Amino acid sequence: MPAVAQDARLPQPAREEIRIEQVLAALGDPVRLQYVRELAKCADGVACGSIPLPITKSTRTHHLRILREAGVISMRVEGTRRIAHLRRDDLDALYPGLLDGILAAPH
Amino acid sequence: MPAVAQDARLPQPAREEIRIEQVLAALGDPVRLQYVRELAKCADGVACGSIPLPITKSTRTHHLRILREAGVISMRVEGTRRIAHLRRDDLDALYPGLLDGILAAPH
DNA sequence: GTCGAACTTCGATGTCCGTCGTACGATCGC
DNA sequence: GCGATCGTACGACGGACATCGAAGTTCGAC
Repeated sequence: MPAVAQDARLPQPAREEIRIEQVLAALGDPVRLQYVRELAKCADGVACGSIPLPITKSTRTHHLRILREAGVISMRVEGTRRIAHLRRDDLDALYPGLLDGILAAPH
Repeated sequence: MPAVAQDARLPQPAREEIRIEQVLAALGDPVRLQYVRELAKCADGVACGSIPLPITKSTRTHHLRILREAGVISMRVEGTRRIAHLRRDDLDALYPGLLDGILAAPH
């Protein structure tokens, strides 16, 4: 086997498929907003499990799926882990200022 | 009675009380987002009932209340009507770029 | 004063969603 | 192979929410 076997990206909407209502609904949940804030810190992506939040694994899977299907984050499979990555370029292109405005909020 | 009897503003959070999660949750609903888009067109405010949407009056009251309590809009009583007004200055000050980013979305 | 228009309030209903536990699957290291 | 770790899938449950209809209130016009 090659050293790097998988570059598998989990299914996600293309940039032109992203809908603003879905994005806002995804960001409307406190838990998911917290994930986005953490992901915004590390532009290179973060292992999903390494973000400490008081929820179980299945709940985390649920929230990350919603963020991914809304087009807010992308996920890459790396061994047994999933690396999450904020789709800042896509969001900035579609809704310039939206992400920065949200991240400017006092947390 | 004086000619202008009421400047009554319905209760709403002060600028520093506005919470980003509530704002995003309020904007996450398609009906409410549509109201915001309409209100953004007329900076001077709009009579609530003059925005045509396929919902009943009580549902409209519900959505407008959520927008108001989240700090997205303000409402002024004028006779039997309520004039809604997008709180653009407050939102822009708190989350610069957020509103413009949202309104830039294709609708 | 009476009528109609504009909103609100209340109760009811159905649906969606956040949460969890358990079971299952995939991958890595030994 | 074996066990441990990481994540997903599924079913269930409780609370929140969007929606409505009907009744009530407030105001303006006639």
